[in-house]
Amino acid sequence: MPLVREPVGSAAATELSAAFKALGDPVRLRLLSLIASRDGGEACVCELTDSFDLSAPTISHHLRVLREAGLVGSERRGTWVHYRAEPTLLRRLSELLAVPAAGSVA
Amino acid sequence: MPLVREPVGSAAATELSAAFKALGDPVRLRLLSLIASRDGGEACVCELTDSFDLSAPTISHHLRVLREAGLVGSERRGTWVHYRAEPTLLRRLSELLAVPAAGSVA
DNA sequence: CGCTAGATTAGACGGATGTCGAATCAAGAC
DNA sequence: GTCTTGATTCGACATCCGTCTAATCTAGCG
Repeated sequence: MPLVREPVGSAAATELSAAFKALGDPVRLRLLSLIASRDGGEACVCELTDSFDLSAPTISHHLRVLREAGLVGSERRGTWVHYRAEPTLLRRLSELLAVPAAGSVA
Repeated sequence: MPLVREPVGSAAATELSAAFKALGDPVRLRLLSLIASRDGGEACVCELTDSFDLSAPTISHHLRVLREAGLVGSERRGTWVHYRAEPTLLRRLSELLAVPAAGSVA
């Protein structure tokens, strides 16, 4: 499973690189962290916008990219929309990049 | 350190997202995996080119992106250039994406 | 030296990306 | 219904990105 164990196949690379691509923007990385680090792993969009010097449409665009990459999910509750992190994909990416300790056995 | 523990700062996000951006292409992800999964963690460029249906300059371009992101290093030995993975940055990214188990204590 | 093989650089091209303002949609208050 | 607030969608713009061919550089061989 880790990248260092065996070569990532073409299909898997396409799928996984899409997730990394979504993480490849400082605003999106901070957005994901803001969402994931909150108690309950959820955040309202209104709480996220204030952390950036960007327009609301731009934040909305970045959240959509994160959602389409499968890194977050969203749910509307009344007036506000809440985003939550998806731990499954995060763990998968984390394992992919993991580097076994120098002397670790197979 | 993990993304879910506390919000990633602006400066750290800029630095880390640059690495994820480099991983955000299927060719580069496979290249890194091909390099890292080889015995000794090294690979010659000539061995990498054959795995793709791309021109040599394109492979060279992707290797440069990986190098400038700090994910690989390169060294010329005679006629051939060898690339090796950088485990330190890989581990840092892996830890960043790690999601503690549900019942884990702080 | 010239020649060949491996690798990078330079320049060009089409397509994707990040940002914005304006318009639109959704839900509630009055 | 109208108005207000939160959030998204639309359309535009400048910039960046992946790919190619052609040219260049590096190292060895004769």
